[in-house]
Amino acid sequence: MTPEEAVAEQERLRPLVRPVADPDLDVRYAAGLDVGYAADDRLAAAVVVLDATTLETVDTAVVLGRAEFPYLPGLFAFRELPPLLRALERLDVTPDLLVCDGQGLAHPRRFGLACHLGVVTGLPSVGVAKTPMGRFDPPGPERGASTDLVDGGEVVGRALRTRAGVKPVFVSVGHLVDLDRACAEVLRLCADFRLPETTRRADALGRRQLE
DNA sequence: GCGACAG
DNA sequence: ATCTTGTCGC
Repeated sequence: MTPEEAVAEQERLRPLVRPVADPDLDVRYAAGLDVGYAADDRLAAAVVVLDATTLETVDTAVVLGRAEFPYLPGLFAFRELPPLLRALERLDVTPDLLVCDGQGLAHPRRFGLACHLGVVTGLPSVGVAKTPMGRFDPPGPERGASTDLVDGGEVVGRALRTRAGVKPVFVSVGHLVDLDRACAEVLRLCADFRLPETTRRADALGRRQLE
């Protein structure tokens, strides 16, 4: 697939994104997804499903593979989505929410990894990125404080302080949730660290597989 | 035209 | 992404 074809694919799928609250959404199980890379082209796609209340790990899956698409800003999903989908297929517990390592609507074409994963799986999803795709004013220093993440004149997400006095994370909607709910769920998944437990455990799992 | 550009 | 992870202090 060429970068041009990848962009066309994003434009084709973008109308399917539903950035709205599902009134019946009950997040009992939240999945963290992450891909780790070795020095060569090997990668490990990891998914960890947590009980969203107790933060206990209830299921995990890892897939080893090779990078088939280069990292290109705006086309990140075409590198990580294929192995992540393979890992998701190996789960026994179906998650109620996918917590992705990257952007959702906070993307040049409003179709980041979290949107893409949500649409192709049909599952609610949110993006939690470590760096912003847009502008923001620093949120207050207390845990839970947030400000708008703005790009191209629109609010595409939120800078969310998950730990007092620590750099915020950047939350944007993926699919089948609204921004308020997305932030509330992310905050709930952040226990003692800046990043949600979902992401941290998936990252650790993928990294171990590459040793 | 130039710089910036998730992981 | 990867380089050890996260925290504390100037």
